[in-house]
Amino acid sequence: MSATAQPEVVTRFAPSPTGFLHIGGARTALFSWLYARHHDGRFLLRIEDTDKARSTGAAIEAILEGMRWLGLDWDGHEYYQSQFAARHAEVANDLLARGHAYRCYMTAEELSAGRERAQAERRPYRVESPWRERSDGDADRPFVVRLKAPREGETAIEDRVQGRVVVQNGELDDMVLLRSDGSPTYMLAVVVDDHDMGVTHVIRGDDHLNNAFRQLGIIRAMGWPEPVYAHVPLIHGQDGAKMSKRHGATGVMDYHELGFLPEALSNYLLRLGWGHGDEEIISREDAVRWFDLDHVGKSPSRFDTKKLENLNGHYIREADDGRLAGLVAPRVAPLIGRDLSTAEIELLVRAMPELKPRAKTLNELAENTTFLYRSRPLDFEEKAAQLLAGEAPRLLARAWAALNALDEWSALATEAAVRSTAEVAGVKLGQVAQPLRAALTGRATSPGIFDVLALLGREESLARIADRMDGAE
RNA sequence: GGCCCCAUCGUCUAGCGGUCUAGGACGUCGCCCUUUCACGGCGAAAACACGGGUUCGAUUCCCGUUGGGGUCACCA
Repeated sequence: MSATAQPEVVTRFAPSPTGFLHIGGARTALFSWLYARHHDGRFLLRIEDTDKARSTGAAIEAILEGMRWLGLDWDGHEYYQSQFAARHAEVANDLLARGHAYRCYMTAEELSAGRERAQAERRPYRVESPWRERSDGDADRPFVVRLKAPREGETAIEDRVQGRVVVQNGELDDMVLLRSDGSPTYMLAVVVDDHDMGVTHVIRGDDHLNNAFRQLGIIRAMGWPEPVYAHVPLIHGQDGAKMSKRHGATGVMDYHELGFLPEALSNYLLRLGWGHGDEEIISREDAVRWFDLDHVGKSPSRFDTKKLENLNGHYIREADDGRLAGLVAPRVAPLIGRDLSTAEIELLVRAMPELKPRAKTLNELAENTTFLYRSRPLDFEEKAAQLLAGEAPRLLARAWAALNALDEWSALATEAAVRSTAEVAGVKLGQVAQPLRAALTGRATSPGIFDVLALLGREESLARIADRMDGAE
């Protein structure tokens, strides 16, 4: 270790396993990850499972899956908060012993009565326990351990994102540290774990800013070093309210399901609330190189699916054809009612250069490939059927004849044949090409028609055309 | 409601007292390319919430108003 070494940066992501990895959580995880990587520090993952009733193993798996999908690797093993209960109690008892906490014997009824009274008198509610100054409680009765928070003065936080934030201590109440069953609350657990894990920078959602003041109470009472705080603004839905279920897809894996690439979501999330000049397309490498807390915006930002789609389209175009085929094949299967064979996947790879510029999601891409795998007779969408009416069958017959006479079957060769067919028939290329597209794909839109011809191959192409041409001629 | 936070085009943002007739991106609308749809290229419309200060000078600093958001558990 060199003499000039800065203290190591340690960040963490601490989700509670009560559901999937939320899009907002994913972004704070991304920021924490980026900050640690930028500073050659460590990024830790801690599962906050102190609420045994709501935590599930499935949720833990879902969160880890989301993290892995986004490429947010954590250092070391993941920590489970519930395993540190004894340590949490130890800290609470230490606080108790040193007079920074007290046993509170207030009943649930007393608590709610106080709350209702405050409500009726229209004044802010704050727990005021008579036990704060008493120590003559009956140890046989249930009690909780509360922090004896300072009443005078104020507490300030120098937040790396929000700036200096000050709260009057009188606003803070004596929060519960240990529940009546002896289990630790979140407030106690986070602080103890962050300290024990050596976390130097607490980067989390803005909704925790108020908690930070309470947590500082514990930190100071214990005489521990205060972490650097960075409370990043929340992500809002289109209506400007905190993103939630009713905004539709809010889970990271929902976006996987919808056909988004992880690098697209990641790039999008990075740009939401953070910017680096005019840069829009940012690689992971550049993100690590450029990321800093100073440029994190202070206001919440709205989630814009259109921009995400645009980014996704970009990354799809950039993606390797083989990789895309691997991702798309499973999405094609349900559309055609069977799995793709090895040969068909190879065809998908070959078709990819023509297919990928035309899709914004993998699902759209899958949808656009089905013409390659459908069996005759094709079914035709409305617009395609229209293209096959009128003169089309007659023109198709002429095109068929020209194509059938070809020695070589390539995009170049078929193009020459179709062009001359149109010329000889005295019509514009489109008048032949459009019916051809409809006959070959069943759709009114598709990749370039000569590429379609080449991809489908001579036999299948001629057969599909024959199905729709005027046999009399 | 108390407390806390926020405020540049419809959206994401650049801007960190003069370089701003405010830049980029998405979206929207034109045009070009073109057998369709995309991709790509070119162009257009589009913002400093309002009112006071401070200053020679405010988008940038301060205060207020308005608007928006967050938070007020023996949940995390």
